[in-house]
Amino acid sequence: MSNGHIDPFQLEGLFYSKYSKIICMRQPPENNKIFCLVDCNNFYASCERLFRPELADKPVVVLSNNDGCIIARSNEAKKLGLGMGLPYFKYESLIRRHRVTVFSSNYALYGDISQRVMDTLMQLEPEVEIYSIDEAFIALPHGRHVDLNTYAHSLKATIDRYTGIPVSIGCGPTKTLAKIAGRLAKKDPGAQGVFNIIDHHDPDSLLAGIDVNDVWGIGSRHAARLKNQGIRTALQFKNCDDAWLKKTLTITGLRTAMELRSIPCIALQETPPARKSIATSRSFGTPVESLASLQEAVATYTTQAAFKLRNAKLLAGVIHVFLRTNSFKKEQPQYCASRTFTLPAPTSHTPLLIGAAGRLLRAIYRSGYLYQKAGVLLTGLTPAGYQQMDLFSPPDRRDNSLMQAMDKINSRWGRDTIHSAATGFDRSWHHRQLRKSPAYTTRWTELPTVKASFPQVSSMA
DNA sequence: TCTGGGGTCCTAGGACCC
DNA sequence: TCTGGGGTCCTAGGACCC
Repeated sequence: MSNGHIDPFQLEGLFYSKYSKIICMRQPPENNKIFCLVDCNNFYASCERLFRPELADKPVVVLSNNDGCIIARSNEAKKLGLGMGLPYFKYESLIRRHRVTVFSSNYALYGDISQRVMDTLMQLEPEVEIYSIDEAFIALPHGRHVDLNTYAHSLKATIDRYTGIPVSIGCGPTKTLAKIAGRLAKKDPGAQGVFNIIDHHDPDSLLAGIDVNDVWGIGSRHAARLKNQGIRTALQFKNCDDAWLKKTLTITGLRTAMELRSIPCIALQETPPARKSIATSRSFGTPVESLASLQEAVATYTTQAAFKLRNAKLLAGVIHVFLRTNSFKKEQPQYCASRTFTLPAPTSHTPLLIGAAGRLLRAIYRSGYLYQKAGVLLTGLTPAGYQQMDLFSPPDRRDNSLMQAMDKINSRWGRDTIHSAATGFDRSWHHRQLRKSPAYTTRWTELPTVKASFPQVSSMA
């Protein structure tokens, strides 16, 4: 092989036996598909604008939980230099000066709008992978659309018409190249939201213009290591030696390089794999010192995690609890700890889980610290229908009727209508959410009101 | 005053088994 | 002098994603 590259089709067997991992898809090239990435533009900001049309060309930002960081920006806000993940409080004056509209995150709204976008896509295309709340991959057989660009533009227009959400579409021979095409669709003003890297006359020249950090799968740590070695662009990364890549960035890094060489290694996942963990954690609105407050918070997070568990029809076999002080406050004493407990039998019973979480918390709690965050992680998940019984203890006769009744009440009358006393009533630790928009599409009481006035009609037939 | 949350995968190393 | 080989499972840590 030239350049020290490993031919994936030739050596796949070797990799398979040596590492027990498949590094590329075993597909004859003629069966290869075209991958398209459909990516909602500035998704959270676009969702907020749907119901505030007067903000269409104004700067908008959306904040993370606890109103901590900026996690979505409209193009106008990006131009002001408001970067992704920046702490809000440091930019408050800039935001006020430029009259940027600020929203706390409203996940009920974004989740519902996302569902509409994905439903639209799935009505139009048979092979869809919902990759995240604002992105989906679709796979198209070669030759299905004579003019891929025209097709992608019409797809974009349809999603816009059905949902009001603007999207960008990138097409490539692999998912990684489709991601790069999607990036070019956004950055290149001539692209008008669609970029097809397959028919480009010189794809390498495009890769030469892409920072290695902007390649899907290369994060800041790996990028720094690569740049230390003089590898700065996607093209240089693509041409790296395979053995070195595998050693330095593990099998995932090698896969990414293969994908840049148009060799598909990452398959379309139409059915999402079973979940392996369910977590709920939050930063506190103000630092928390007392065990009592922490117990309320942890009981509340456990309640939410258990609800997610039942919704997914799963049981948890293991529960983890963690807490930590604010690592940004270097001058304060720091402490962080976590502990795990394997439950006697998998369960989704909230009181049982709250009890276990409370014991774990008491075991790791140390007084004299200002805690900033705590959380609960449920793992060892199994389907609710297949519970493994304990040989030595009698079967758990607790039925699910209590949990079912609570879930029913809370879904009918709103979350938290009925809850365990352990979650408390005061909740001084509760996180901030000062600028949240209404749940326009998911709560009857928060439906938007439309006022229309009709011009006087003088004569009607 | 104020810095998110929820996931996944890979690897190395230790414990343990026969 | 000299102490196996092959395997699984679990965990922690590090990296990535949106």
